[in-house]
Amino acid sequence: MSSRRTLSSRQIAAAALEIADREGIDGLTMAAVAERLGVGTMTLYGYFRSKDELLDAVLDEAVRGFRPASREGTWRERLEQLAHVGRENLERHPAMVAIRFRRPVLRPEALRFGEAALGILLEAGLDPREATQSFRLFFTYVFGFAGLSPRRTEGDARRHAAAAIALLPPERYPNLTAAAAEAAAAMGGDEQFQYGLDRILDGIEARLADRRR
Amino acid sequence: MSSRRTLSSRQIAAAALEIADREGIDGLTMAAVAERLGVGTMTLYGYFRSKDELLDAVLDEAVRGFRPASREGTWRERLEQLAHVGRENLERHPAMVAIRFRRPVLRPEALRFGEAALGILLEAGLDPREATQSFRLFFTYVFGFAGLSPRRTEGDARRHAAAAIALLPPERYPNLTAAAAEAAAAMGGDEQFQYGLDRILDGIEARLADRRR
DNA sequence: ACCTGAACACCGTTCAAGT
DNA sequence: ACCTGAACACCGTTCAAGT
Repeated sequence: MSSRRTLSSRQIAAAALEIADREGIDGLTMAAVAERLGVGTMTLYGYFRSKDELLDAVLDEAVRGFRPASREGTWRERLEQLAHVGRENLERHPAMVAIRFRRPVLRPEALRFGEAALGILLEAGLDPREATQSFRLFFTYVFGFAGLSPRRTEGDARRHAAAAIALLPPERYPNLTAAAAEAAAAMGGDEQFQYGLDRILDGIEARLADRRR
Repeated sequence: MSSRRTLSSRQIAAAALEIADREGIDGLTMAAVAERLGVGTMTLYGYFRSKDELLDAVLDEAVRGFRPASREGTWRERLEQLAHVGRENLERHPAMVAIRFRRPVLRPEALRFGEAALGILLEAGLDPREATQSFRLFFTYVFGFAGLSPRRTEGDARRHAAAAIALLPPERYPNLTAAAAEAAAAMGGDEQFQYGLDRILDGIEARLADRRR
């Protein structure tokens, strides 16, 4: 938990995060972390009761490096900026996404993102109920996009997708085969992220206008 | 591939799907599938070259049971219905979601969902580029929601979340602590799904109105 | 007090041996 | 031709033994 000799929990978590980000969540094994630190595998169990506890520390470590969003501008500008900052953070630490899809994350530091988004939506004029619901939509989009888009390392994911779509029988898949290039392009990237974000923000804005009436 | 004696690829895939849906993706092991079928583990390798190939067959098997969406109504009614049908299908086969978040799915049968959504958006009046972009937003929401909501079996996920939020220091988390109950409620469920879907459909509708002008 | 090898119960998969 | 046990290289983790 606290003062041991050669290592610290933080050091171990940082090493584990680096491995997970680089090799993927499946590459994050206790043996790999130990080897990277030059200690025996079992040494790690002096700092964490289990791998699951280490994963919690990995999340904390990832969140620690998160850039905060600015606090200037309209609710829409701020929420848009928070989305981009959130996505950048997740791209720098893809391990976070993989862990989140395995179980909910309730660590205090990781909840700062939710706290910020919720604050913006409340200030925009939504009641607590709708603000949390809109936050959840926002969160689902940012994390869902990160989890469902090809990773940056998989540069040929689009080519694979385009090829698979091109092989479909056009009579059963007229729309997909006709728009194969567009469909492959829309698998990820800045422009696609922005397009979906714009539609969501438009939808929330329409809701705010509705409520004001 | 084809005619063997006691088993068939379909049978194995069906057994694997059942295990994955019931025990989660981590419970889907070659040994577990073989045991369920009453054969030796290595027998499965006569039908599938690897576990990954079996997972593809599991996806096909899951999609086979999908209910199709109706083809009546406005683009908005049809897209809304497709979202609900998609979500119901994913809830019946949570294994699909887990597999999809590990790798893109390009199996023909699984692409019927995309083909249908794309067709609706094109008929609504979006050009191919925006139709694929809007489809991607739609897809991200439906799959993201399924992947990020607590599974139906985890009935106490909300209580856990509410408890964790209640423990946050209110001075640093004023919004979350004040709306703890709402935030926990918004983690999943029909109403939350509908709320986010409504905002997205509103956003697409606003875009269509914009383009018409 | 801190570290760690041996051992165990699991994984997916190769390979050779069964029928 | 089809099936499968033994074996291998991995997992996380317990436990007892090292310093």
